[in-house]
Amino acid sequence: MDAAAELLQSRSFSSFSYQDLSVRLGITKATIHHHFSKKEDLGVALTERYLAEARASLEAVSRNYAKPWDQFEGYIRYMSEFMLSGSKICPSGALQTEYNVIPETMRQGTSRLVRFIQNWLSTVLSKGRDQGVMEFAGRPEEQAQMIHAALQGALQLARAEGPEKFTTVARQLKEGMKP
Amino acid sequence: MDAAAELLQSRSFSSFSYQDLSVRLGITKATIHHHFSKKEDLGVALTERYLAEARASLEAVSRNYAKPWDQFEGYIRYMSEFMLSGSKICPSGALQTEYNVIPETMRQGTSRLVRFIQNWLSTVLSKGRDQGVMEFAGRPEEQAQMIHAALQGALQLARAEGPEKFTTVARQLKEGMKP
DNA sequence: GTCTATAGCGGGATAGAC
DNA sequence: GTCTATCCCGCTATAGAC
Repeated sequence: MDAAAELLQSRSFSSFSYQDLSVRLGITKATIHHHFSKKEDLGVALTERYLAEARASLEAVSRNYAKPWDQFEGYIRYMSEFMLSGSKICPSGALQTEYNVIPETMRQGTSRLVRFIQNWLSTVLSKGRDQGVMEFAGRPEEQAQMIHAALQGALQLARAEGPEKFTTVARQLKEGMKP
Repeated sequence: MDAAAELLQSRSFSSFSYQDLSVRLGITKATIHHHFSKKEDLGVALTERYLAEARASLEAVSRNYAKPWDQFEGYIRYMSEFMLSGSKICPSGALQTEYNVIPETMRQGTSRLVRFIQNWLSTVLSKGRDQGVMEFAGRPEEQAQMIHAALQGALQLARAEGPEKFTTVARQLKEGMKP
């Protein structure tokens, strides 16, 4: 699963094969089919794993930091870690880009992932605005959508144009919300 | 080229084949190979076409509208048209996501495209701020990067979650720059 | 759980006739 | 410029032994 997640985010779901995995893991394709008989099964397992990881990472942020700004920084760190561990992009971006070529079951997993992240982020923003430390127009859910779209795009941009582009986008978002 | 551009943006470069094209066009694979002997050649031609289109669209916006805000709206329209004509995503996003699996020549075309769009946008933002009608932190180039990343991500989000998500992101970006 | 072997398909690409 | 025919490869997936 580690290897598959890495390949999905650095290449794409349809661009990695059981053969790629078998080489990395030193086992045969048939063995992988024994665990995930169809590639779709592996894909669905990956979306569930991505959701569990996001939940774990972001709920840890909620627990360890009380201030909305620190939690927001935690979210940015969650996203930037994809980039720092090998110019990967975020799972939601990778899967949405392939939306028209993945099976329906994976689409549903993708939606759940995106909705979880945006929900989590929107509660952070809501709290930040209530406390008067963040400023933005519209509803928190809407701002959360914008921010996640921006960082998802920034990870892709960073892959082509260098990691500092991600940092720039993150900074612009933060500066834009300072009261 | 029309058919290929459509497939690249609705599926992805590696997910469409000469066979897909041959069916749509009613010609054989061999005929396509006569015009683009390697798929890479077709890919490079597509990146050049995307750049030419972006240039044409955005320079028309510059000519037809004088106010920075109207030009900014023109850019949003340029992006939204991808979505409205069949839930496509923007070429720069599609190509950056596949960055690790496309040939070097296509990577260069991708970079040129992204840089052109961000340059154009950054002159609009610069003028808007000079005239006191737009407000944002940082340099115009940096804000342009953030905005393009956001709309690129929004097109992908829209494909999975519905076109109104794009509209929401665009509105948040606009509201966030009102003085 | 892991292997060898193989089926069956679709991919990119080429040769050569018209 | 377009075709038929074909090559070779890598892909997903399965059968069956160990």
